[in-house]
Amino acid sequence: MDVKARSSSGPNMVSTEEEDLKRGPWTIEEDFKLINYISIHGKGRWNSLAHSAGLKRTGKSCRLRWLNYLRPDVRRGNITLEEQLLILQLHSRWGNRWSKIAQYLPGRTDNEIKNYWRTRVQKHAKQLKCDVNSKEFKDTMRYLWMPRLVERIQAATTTADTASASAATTSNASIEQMLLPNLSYYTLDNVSTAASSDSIGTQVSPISDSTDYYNGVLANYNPNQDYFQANHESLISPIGNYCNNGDGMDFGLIELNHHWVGDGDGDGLHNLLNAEDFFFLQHQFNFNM
DNA sequence: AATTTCACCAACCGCTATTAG
DNA sequence: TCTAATAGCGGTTGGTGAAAT
Repeated sequence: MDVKARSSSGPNMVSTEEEDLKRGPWTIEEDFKLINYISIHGKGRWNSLAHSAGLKRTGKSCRLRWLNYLRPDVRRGNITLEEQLLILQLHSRWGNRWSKIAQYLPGRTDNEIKNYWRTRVQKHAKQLKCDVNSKEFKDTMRYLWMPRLVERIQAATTTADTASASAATTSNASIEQMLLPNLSYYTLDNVSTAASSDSIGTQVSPISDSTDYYNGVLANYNPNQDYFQANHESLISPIGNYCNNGDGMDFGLIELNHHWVGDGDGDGLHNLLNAEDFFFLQHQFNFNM
């Protein structure tokens, strides 16, 4: 567990009529108390738990610390490509419903996803001088970033294939299980309706929509050809064809077969856009603003 | 080397929904 | 049924380390 050493001196104490409550960063001692108490007694009402565990914290603070950091199934580390894709897709469906999105990313907390969105995705919207909730930005994600993530995921899988056939089999299976229901989002049927739909609020079987996946744009994907050229007729947005002339964004102009711009750690949306793309998008948005 | 800016993320706040009495 | 307590959610803030100047 990555519990950074923190000073336990000089706590921020909040005076109340009943007791002094501590705020701010948790100390190792507090973490240990909370973990220890829950491991023995289990979870209960957080306020009474905080008191019983000897923590001068609100129940609310204890709950948050447990859920976001201490519970054993919390997954830490960089957001993977697959997780990035899921976040983009699910956010396009549900918006800022972080806890709902987090349900589909095991081990990730709503807070972590929210932070990812705000620091990575919103940053790019800002760079493009557009609102993160604007249709232009959403379409950029849907028709440019998401397909590119898929490309990278598949490229990584291909690499894994050559490196280790057996390992790749496992990798493919896990990626497909995670992405199949979500990649179906690219199909035309879903594109037009998914944005406002909340119909999948009930849990969807991870592999229930595999037909959509294989019938969709991704089924036609070939890493050796221009994705958008290959799928011009399929890439019709809810308001028009983005690959034709007109007011829409002509992603068909973008040369796709070039290197990614990024820091090479495979993390962050900036890896998905190269310099030409970025210039192009900025140009588009500046004109459309 | 010192300072400033940026990026990240843990934690808090305010609000709403749910539950218990 | 009503009310208070609690849980949960989404938005925001502040601290910290890294990178840039």
